[in-house]
Amino acid sequence: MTVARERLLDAAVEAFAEHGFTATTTRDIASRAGMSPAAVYVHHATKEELLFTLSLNGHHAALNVIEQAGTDAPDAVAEVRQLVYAFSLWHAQNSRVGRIVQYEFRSLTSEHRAQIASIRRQIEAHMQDALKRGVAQGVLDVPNIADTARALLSLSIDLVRWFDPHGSQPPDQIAALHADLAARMTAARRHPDRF
Amino acid sequence: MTVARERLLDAAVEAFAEHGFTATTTRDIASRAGMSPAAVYVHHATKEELLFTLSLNGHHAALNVIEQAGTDAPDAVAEVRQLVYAFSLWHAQNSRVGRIVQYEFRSLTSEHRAQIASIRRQIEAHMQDALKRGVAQGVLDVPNIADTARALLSLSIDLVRWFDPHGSQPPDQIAALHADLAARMTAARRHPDRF
DNA sequence: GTCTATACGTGGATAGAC
DNA sequence: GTCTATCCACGTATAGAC
Repeated sequence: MTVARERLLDAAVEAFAEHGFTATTTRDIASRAGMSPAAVYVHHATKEELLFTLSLNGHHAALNVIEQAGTDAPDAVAEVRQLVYAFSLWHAQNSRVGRIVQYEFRSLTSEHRAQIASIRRQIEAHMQDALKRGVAQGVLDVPNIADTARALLSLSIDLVRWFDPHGSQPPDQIAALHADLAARMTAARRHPDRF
Repeated sequence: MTVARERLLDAAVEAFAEHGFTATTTRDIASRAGMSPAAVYVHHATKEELLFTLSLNGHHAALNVIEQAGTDAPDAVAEVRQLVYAFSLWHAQNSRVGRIVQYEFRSLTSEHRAQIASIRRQIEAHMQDALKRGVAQGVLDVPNIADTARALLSLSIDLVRWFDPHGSQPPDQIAALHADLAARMTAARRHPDRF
């Protein structure tokens, strides 16, 4: 509720994305938020708890994006396309948070890691379910559901490693390309013959 | 040549892969190599120089792998398949080094970063060239060469984020899947590869 | 080349005034 | 809730003996 608490979270996103969690000092975070080093601890118990808050928010947002996408798709091919489009778009539009979410996982305490891991499993399960539906419908050809789901998510996630938010490439363009590639990777070459 | 120097490099791979560069202490590296903290500095000037050596070796190895692959491919579809197979196989078999290579880039000095970046451009160019040849031959359908090349590399690179070297999944199995997906992503419709 | 000992800076977190 | 001042642990790197 306090404005200061959110200013500190924003400052932490900047700092963690720029230098990484371990290399970021609480003094740097405080300074970016225009506060003294001590003020950090009024609003957040530890530096790790700050990271956990960001990571939890980020994972919830990503899960929400993938759960909302594809609900009005006419068939499973369109659904896969929409899931990958939405997931890639989110990672391109939130590449700083995405980098923290993906790369600072091991800096969390084991309890916090376990909580985050559960959200990750929900994201993977959602993609797997879409593939399974498509295979059952006969419109997708996916020999290996689990690994292919992971490969589709990899495309989006790896965005945060190289995507430049200040660059000229529009997020929706790369999302559209990924959606096309996803459709080609999974679509059956033709619909099964009907007797 | 000295054995100690290589023992320290091996120890650094372990430590950096496990905790990340910043969170790794020189004491930890020395301890894993069975030496005193001071001994590190007999063989390596700084901790960053240790990272640079590992990163340079790793990038050279990855570049070499992709340059050797696909040389005897009968056509561009097979070449793309072989490039992705080899690149994914290497990342699965060297996931610890791969993690350092991919995630500790920003911990390098700007001079060292520039050297590494040049090798990365060569890797990207190699994949792009294969796609261009295939399009020219008419066996590949790739509307966006640069972004598609990056997507193909993403599949392999993102392996290091989740691949478990102690898990049960064989490296060649995930490499084969990635090769299949790469072929489906890029092959022209009228020249289907096996899938 | 390896050790023990240590200098020296830095960083997470706290104390206590306002 | 914010500040200044500070504690204290830790980490990189070096000194100097063997």
